[in-house]
Amino acid sequence: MRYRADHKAVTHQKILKDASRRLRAEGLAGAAVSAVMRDAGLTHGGFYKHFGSKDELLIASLSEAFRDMADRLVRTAEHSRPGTAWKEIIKAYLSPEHCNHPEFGCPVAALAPELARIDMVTKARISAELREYESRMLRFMPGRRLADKQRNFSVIFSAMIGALAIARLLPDQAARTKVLESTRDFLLRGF
Amino acid sequence: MRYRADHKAVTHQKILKDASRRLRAEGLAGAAVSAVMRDAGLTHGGFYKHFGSKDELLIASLSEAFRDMADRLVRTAEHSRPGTAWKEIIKAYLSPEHCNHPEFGCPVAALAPELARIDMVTKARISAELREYESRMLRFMPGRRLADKQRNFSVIFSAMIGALAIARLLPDQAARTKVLESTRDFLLRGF
DNA sequence: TGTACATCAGTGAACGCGCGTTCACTGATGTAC
DNA sequence: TGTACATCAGTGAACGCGCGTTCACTGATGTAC
Repeated sequence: MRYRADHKAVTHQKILKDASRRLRAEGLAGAAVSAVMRDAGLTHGGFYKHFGSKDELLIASLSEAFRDMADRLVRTAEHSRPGTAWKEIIKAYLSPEHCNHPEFGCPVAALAPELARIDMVTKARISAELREYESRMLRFMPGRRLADKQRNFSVIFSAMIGALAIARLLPDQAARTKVLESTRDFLLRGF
Repeated sequence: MRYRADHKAVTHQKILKDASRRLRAEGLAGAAVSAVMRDAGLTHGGFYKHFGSKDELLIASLSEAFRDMADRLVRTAEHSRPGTAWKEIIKAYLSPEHCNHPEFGCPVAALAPELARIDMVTKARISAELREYESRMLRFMPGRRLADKQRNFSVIFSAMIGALAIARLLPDQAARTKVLESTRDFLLRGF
């Protein structure tokens, strides 16, 4: 069968979106080629018409995940009252919705230890994604000078990522909420 | 060959220790049966004389990792000057040594997202390990009432776990140290 | 306008590989007689 | 004290399975004549 001119690009994007969701929901092992292609309504063989290898998909879908999360947080920040952007980012990040839906959430909270074990070449690209993520958040961070904003980004995101990772380990919602709220309140009072 | 009476128990412990190190260094997939048995100087077939399944090893070696980390932190805390135990715990947890040696470190920082994806039955046992870990740390935490100590444990460990997870993503030591020190200083000033 | 051919996203069988697991076997030593 | 047998931690070949990857093939549509 022959397709419309943009058909391949549309399919490519669909594979990427599905992979970035699977990656965050089920980890590196969860984003298997056949699973991702099945999500996109295709069979595994066609995968190599879109990506050179599984590793290429990993990088591309991780990049997609970072962009997706940063977009959400930027949207949240831009809809907040002046001067409260960092507070709204903290509230959104530490919300039960984010905790319960890793597939749409922060790739660092969902994948950090697995990504830390990847080969050095790939890791360099990942830390570039992390810097891009940081640079999009910086203007919303508390602090006067750039160095202050950078330090506060580091502190705030460390605390949030850890709180989310721990909360997701807990079986019941009440315990999860307690962990999320403790860190939320601590951060909101801390700057 | 026949062995001394305690031979099997010694081998069992060796497998557990090796598995708990591999688990933390390379993640759930890294603690493969054949790799762990090779570490212990044995072949894979003998594994089932020691454990009923790979899952049983996972639980047992994770438990070993929690105990190992808690032991280290308790030792650090008990060697500190009165009233400074929580500060020494923070310094030890956010040290470059801990960052660069996940195989001897905190299983939560090394595995949290992977553990969060495990089936509910296993997860119940993991959150029991986490509660045990918390209970051993509580007496060193800042705060007067038990509820304060619990909240502060939650906040301090969330922040530390996140900082360590992010630091391990970064390729060079200078960037790692910066992240670790930012959260360390923030926490030391926060209580 | 009709016909032959080229295009190329997607198909599905097949591959080698490492995994967890099983199982018949080994062989040094303890035990029964 | 000497001999036959039982024990059992550890061995290594074999299994089925899912993975990433390859490749000959499909078939609807665009293009050349």
